[in-house]
Amino acid sequence: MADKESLQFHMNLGMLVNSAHRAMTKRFVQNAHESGLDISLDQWMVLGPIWQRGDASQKELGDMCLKDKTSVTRIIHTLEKKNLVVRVPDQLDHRVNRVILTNAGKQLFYDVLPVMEKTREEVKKNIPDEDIEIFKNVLSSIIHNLENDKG
Amino acid sequence: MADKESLQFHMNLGMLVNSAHRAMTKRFVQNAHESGLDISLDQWMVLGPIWQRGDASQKELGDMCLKDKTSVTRIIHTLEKKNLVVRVPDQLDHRVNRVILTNAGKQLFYDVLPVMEKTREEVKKNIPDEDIEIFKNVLSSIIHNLENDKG
DNA sequence: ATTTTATAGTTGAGCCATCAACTATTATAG
DNA sequence: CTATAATAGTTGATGGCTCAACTATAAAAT
Repeated sequence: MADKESLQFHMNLGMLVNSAHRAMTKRFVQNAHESGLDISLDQWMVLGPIWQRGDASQKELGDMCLKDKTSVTRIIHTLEKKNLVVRVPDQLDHRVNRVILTNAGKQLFYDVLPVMEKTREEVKKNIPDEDIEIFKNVLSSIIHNLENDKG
Repeated sequence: MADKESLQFHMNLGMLVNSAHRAMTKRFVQNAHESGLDISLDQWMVLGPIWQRGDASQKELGDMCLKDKTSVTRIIHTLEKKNLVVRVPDQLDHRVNRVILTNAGKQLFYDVLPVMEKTREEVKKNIPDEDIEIFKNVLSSIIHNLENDKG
């Protein structure tokens, strides 16, 4: 009864978010691949802030990408294996690594920009801007509602 | 310029979906854990349709949960290891497995229902119903926009 | 100055997603 | 009836997320 309804609801909301998330990720990677670029969405999400800042600590990257430090460690590791990024120990605080883009990393960043743009348009197609705004607000609210993860 | 804006946008939209999804998943598992229940959100998502139908093939489960068949294979495998589920070969079509709940699986299902309800309320807190509706519509549109995955 | 606490990052284990390649079975085309 | 194609499910590789436990360094407390 109430059980079945709430089941339906949760399947809906959770599944919808889950499914949209996977579809977006998949499409981005596919589009990148069609352009001959080999990069995951998560790798891209990390690359952006490094490019914006010139360099960033892994902690800062985690904050900006809303990612766990363990995830950042491993993504940076992958990016480093691909020679897109280098870790440089911070001179002042020996606990932190500054992560900077290699030339290949910068090049990839610029190559991926149009892929991202294309994906963005595919995602937003036929959705009114006001709805996108509300959509983003709801997402922010959900994140805010669940924010005491660290507690 | 335009680059920076579109970067911002994509970081926003992609990251928001990504982040909300992870937060919801995490909260569900935490709530389950607090109730002494050991189950992941994906395992739960698969359990639901089996319960609803009495039994289901892995193909059907994949369709209902919007999951890849490989994911279903492995989730069922995990559920079977936990003795929550059993695979029974279909008598008519020897390609398919019918998956059914064990008594422990049924029990867990009922135990998890209130956890799901609690999580649902935490997620939706302070978000107007109309916004949730729009939110769900936008998610559906995005999924629809990207639907030619199989193509 | 020494103990305690906080912070940055790493590692291992368990779970899930995607891709590609594979087996076994059923359906369809000729 | 046989060759071909479609379907259900599995497996291995690679990438990412979470938790918990760990190292190393810096900051605060006494």
